[in-house]
Amino acid sequence: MVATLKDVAARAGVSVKTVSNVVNGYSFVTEDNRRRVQEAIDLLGYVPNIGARNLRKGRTGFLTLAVPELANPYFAELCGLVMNAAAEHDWTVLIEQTGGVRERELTVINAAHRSLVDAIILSPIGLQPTDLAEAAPGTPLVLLGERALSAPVHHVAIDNVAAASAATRHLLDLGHRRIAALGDQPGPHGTAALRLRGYQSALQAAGLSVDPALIVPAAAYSRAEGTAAMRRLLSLADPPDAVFCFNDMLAVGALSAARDRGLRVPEDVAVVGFDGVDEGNYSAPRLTTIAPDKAAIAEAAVGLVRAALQDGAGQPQDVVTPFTLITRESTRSFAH
Amino acid sequence: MVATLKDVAARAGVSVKTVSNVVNGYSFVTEDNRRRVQEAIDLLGYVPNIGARNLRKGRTGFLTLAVPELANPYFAELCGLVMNAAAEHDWTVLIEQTGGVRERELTVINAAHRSLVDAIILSPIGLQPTDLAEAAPGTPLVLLGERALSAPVHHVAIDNVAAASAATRHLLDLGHRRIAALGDQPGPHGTAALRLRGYQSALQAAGLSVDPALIVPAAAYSRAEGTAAMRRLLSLADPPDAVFCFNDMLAVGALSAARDRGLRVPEDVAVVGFDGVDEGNYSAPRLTTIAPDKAAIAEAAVGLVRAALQDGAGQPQDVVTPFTLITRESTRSFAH
DNA sequence: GAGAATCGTTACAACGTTGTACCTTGAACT
DNA sequence: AGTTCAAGGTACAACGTTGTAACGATTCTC
Repeated sequence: MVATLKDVAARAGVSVKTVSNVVNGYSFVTEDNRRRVQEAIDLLGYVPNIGARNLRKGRTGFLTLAVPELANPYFAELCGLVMNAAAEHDWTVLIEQTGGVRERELTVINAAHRSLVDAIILSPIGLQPTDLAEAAPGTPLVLLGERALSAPVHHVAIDNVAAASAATRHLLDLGHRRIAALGDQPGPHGTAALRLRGYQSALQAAGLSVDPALIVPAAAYSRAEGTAAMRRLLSLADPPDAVFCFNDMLAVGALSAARDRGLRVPEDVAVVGFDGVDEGNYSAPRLTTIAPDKAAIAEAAVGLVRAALQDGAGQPQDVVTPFTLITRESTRSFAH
Repeated sequence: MVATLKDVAARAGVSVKTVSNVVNGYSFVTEDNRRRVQEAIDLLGYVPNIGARNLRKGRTGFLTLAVPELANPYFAELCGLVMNAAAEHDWTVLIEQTGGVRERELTVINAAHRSLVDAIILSPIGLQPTDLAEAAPGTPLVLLGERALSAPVHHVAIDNVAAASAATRHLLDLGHRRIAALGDQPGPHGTAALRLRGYQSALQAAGLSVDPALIVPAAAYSRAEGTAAMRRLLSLADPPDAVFCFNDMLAVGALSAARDRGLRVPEDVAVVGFDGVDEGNYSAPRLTTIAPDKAAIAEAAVGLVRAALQDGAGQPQDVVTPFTLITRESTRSFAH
C-alpha cells in the first residue's frame, strides 16, 4: 500500500541504497540519478518508515514528556514550549499524562516506550527518591520542577523555596500579617514541601510565627480544590487577610470562593498565585503570581537531553531557571 | 545495552520465538518454560522494542492527534480525553501542534510520521476542502469540529450552526436586541463561518436585521484577541448590549475588556462563550457558554478510527455529538 | 600506459520482532 | 505394533531501513 524504498528504486531504475542515499543527502550521487530518484519519490509519495529507520540507526528522534495533566494550563503551556524546543533539534515529543500517580510515573521512567524514545523528561509528583533506582538505564532522564528528590538525576527547576519566599514577602511588604498557605500536600519531597518551606522562612524572617491553622491542604492543584480550601480558610474564626496559593489554579478557585462570600480582593483578602499562566492575566481581579520562565525550562530540559546523549552518562546537571514575581490587581491596590 | 529477545532466550535456554510466544501470551508453552522465560525477562528487565514490532506487524499502536494549540484549554482538555479513549484500545497518542497553519496541517495529513501511526485525528483550521486530496491514502483520517469541508472524510463535530443559534436565541430570549458576534474569521469553510451562520439565522428568525458593524473579526481565538475585539465593539457609537463570542478564550478576554471600561456583566453587556472550558466556571462573572460534550467527541473519534481500521475504507461517517447551553452569571441575572 | 586514487553504485547483512512451516515428542487410537 | 494426532518447540524469512565492504568506471599521476 505505502511506497517503500524498494518501490522507488524499481521505478527509478537504481538500487535501494542509492535511493536511501538521495533521501539522506549522503555521499556522491550523479545529478541524473538524483533527479530520477526525486521524481520517483514525488510520484509515489514516498515517506521513510520511521520505525525501520530507528531500528537500524538506534536513535529514534522521539522524546517522552510526561506531565501530571494537560488540563492544567501550566503543563499545557509547558508542553507546547518543550515541543517547540525539541523540534529545533528534530525531535518529536511523545506526551504522557501521569495524573501525578506514582505508579504511572514509575511506568514512564522504567519501561513505557523505552525502545521508542531517546530520552525521558518527567514532571514528577508522586515519585519517591528511591524510585529513581528503577529508571531505565541508558535512557537519559530529566526531571522538571522537582529538586527535593536530590538523587543523581538531571534536574531543571526554579528555586521553589526562594520563589515561595518572595511571594510571601511581597504580601508582608504590603502590610499583611495573617497570611495563609493554600495547597499543602503530604510527603517531604514534593513541590508543596518546598513552597511551604519558603513560606515559613519568609514569615520567620519577618519575626512572625507560623499558624498551622492557616496551612490548608489541597488534594489536587485544581480550581475546584482551590475553592474548597479557600472556603475552609474563610470559615475560620480568625480568617487570613492574604493567601499564598501554591499554584494559579488554586488561586483562581480561591478568587471564586472569595467572590461568593462577597469579599473584595485585595482589600479584604489578597491572593497570590504560582505558575504565571495566561489565565491569571484575565481573572477578576488579575492575579499576582510567581511566573517561572517556562521557555527557559523547556530549553534547558532539551539542552540537558542533548548533552546527555552526546557525552554519555556524565555528571547529573542541576539547572536553576529564573522566575519573576508579577504583581497585579489581586495584591497591588492594597494600601495599608 | 538494552536486553532483546535474543538475550532473554539465551538466558532461559529456549528459542527466541518461544520467548516471543510468552511475551505475547501465544499458543502452547509448558509451565516450566513460561516460568523460566519470565524469570529471565524480569532479571534482564526486558522490554519489547516497539519499533521492531511495528515493522513486523504493520500496526503501530500510535495515533496522531493534531490540534492548533495546547495553550488553548479546550484543546488541552480534548487531548486528555482522546488520550484516555485511545488508551482503552491500547493506542498511544502522538500530539502535534499545527498553530492552525494550513501548511502544517497539510504536513500532518499527508506525511508526518505516516509510517508511525495507524490513523490521524485532526482538528483543522487552515485546511481547504481541496487539500484533503493530499491526505495519505491508507491512513484513516478523522476531522474534528469541522463540518463545512464536507469532503468524503470522517467527521466528528457538534452542530455548530444549531449551537450558535441556540446561544444567540438565549440572548434574544433575555431581551437583548443589539447582539454582537465576536470572532469572525475569513474563509467560507471554517468554524467561524458556521457559528456566524447560526448567529445570523437566530437573529433573522426573531425578525431582526444583521448589523455588519456588530460582527467583529479575531485573528486568533485567544484571550488577548478577545480583549482587543471587545474594545472595538465598546467603542462603537451604538455599542451592543450583548456579545456572542465564538469561543471561551475570546469571551474571557471580552469580560476583561468590559471590566476595564467599568461595565457590568451582564447588566450593561451580556456575554456568551463557546467551548465549555473549566475556566469559564471560575471567571467573574461565571461564563454562560455552549459546552460540547468533549468526552463524546473523543470517544467518537477513536471509535471511527477503530471502525476504519477494521472495515477498511468504508463510507465516511459523519458523527454529530451533543452540546448543551450552560447558563451562568454572564447572562443569567439579566432582567429585562 | 600502468598503477593509484577517486567517484558512483551496488549487494549484503543487520537492527528486533513475529508469522509460517516444519520438526520432535509422547500419547491415544486402531 | 503401526498409525494418527496434538502439543510444544524450533529455524527461517521477512518487515524497511542503513552501514559496510566491495565492485566497476573514470580520472589522475608519474
